[in-house]
Amino acid sequence: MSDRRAQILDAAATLIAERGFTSTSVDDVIKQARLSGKSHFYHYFKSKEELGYEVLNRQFERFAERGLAILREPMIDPLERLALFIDAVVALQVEHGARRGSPFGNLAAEMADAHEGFRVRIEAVFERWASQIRSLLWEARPQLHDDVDAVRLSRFIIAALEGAVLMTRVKRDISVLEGIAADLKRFVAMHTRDAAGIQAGFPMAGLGGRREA
Amino acid sequence: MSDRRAQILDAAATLIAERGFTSTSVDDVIKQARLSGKSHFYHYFKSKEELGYEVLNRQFERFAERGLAILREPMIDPLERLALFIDAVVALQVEHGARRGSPFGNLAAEMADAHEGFRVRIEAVFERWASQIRSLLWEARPQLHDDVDAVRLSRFIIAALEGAVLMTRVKRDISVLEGIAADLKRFVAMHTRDAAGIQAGFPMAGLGGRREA
DNA sequence: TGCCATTTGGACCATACAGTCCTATCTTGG
DNA sequence: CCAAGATAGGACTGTATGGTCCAAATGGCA
Repeated sequence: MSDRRAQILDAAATLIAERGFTSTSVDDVIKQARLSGKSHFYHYFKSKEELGYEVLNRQFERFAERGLAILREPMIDPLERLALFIDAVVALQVEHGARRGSPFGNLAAEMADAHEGFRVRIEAVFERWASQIRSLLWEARPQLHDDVDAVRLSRFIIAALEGAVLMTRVKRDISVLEGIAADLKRFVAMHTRDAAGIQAGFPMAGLGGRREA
Repeated sequence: MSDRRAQILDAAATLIAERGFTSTSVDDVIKQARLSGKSHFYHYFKSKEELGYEVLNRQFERFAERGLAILREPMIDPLERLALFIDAVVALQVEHGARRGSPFGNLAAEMADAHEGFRVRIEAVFERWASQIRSLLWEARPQLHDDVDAVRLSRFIIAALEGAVLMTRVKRDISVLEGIAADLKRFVAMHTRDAAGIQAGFPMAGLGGRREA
């Protein structure tokens, strides 16, 4: 990929993270990337939509390298890796002063109902993310209780993190995310064999719960 | 409040839920509400921004009546109420075929960084929501473990629900939300006294966790 | 040298948008 | 019945937007 292309993609990624896709104009991107004009931009991208798709791709690749990679570290215990990954999500938000939030969550909220092309691509992103967690959970299965549902647990983790990042952004307070991250770790720990006997006898105190795991 | 005003607010609420605030034009609202023209609209609202604020207010009032009210039902056990509330959130999404998502979460993702006026109002919404859950948790305190942090737990519940609703919208699959809702109930149950002995000895299996509750 | 991708610069278009202004009718309660 | 608010209809402004088209210059590489 040419330098220019990457430069445009980076500029667009920043702007979209800050303002959203709709509120980022092609002219804004041109300015941010210091291009000479529209023709220069359209030499590299056939439309704003295509730019959006590629930005999303790039964001996911970056996230796969910087975040998801932790989930695959071969020398670390899988559940430990999961904890480190959660810490990494927190660290990423700290980097931007609890602003911007998640590029995937933001785009999802903005485009999911309005633009099918984006919707399916964001769905794919979450699916690849979930799949990484599922693999890890599979690896950790000797430590996990038998009836752990990896599909559900992976979704829960992602949802909790996305929700936490959003609330953190609204409150502009990183400690919101930190608290939820800690609680999320406890929730995962709840699924480990050590606590198995406990779980088995869980009374669901007034929560009307049969266990549907 | 005049009928017309309410009618405009409802029309706008629908459109904003479907497309977001930025992508909803005043003309769209006028059309949806069957007004005669711009002057008619501006007779009731001084700007699009003001309309947005009032829509947010109205959405929260509706949510307070239809959802949050459950948290206050005096004749039902508090933790049972919490479970019913979570069910109500699921039911609300079912109603719209897993589309639209949360009006608060959507607006948050769209506006939090870009528009301080909206940010503080959304923050207030989440705060009022959290405060309702905190009250409930306070009521339930005889059933809860001593070191339950109501502030943190209430935030966790909201974050998990908001994240779940978002993922559900992206996947267009209500079962995502259903699974997370069930898991969330289990997480809450984890904080009850019945399971207290268990919790005390929680080993945090490989999750590097001291308990910071 | 000559080709091709890159870069520059700008004109141009159709559409959309928030918001203003003006005028002329209704409708209704005092 | 009359004033005041509600409704109707439209013209208009200034700005932004995604996208197209064209012409010319620059650069490296075969």
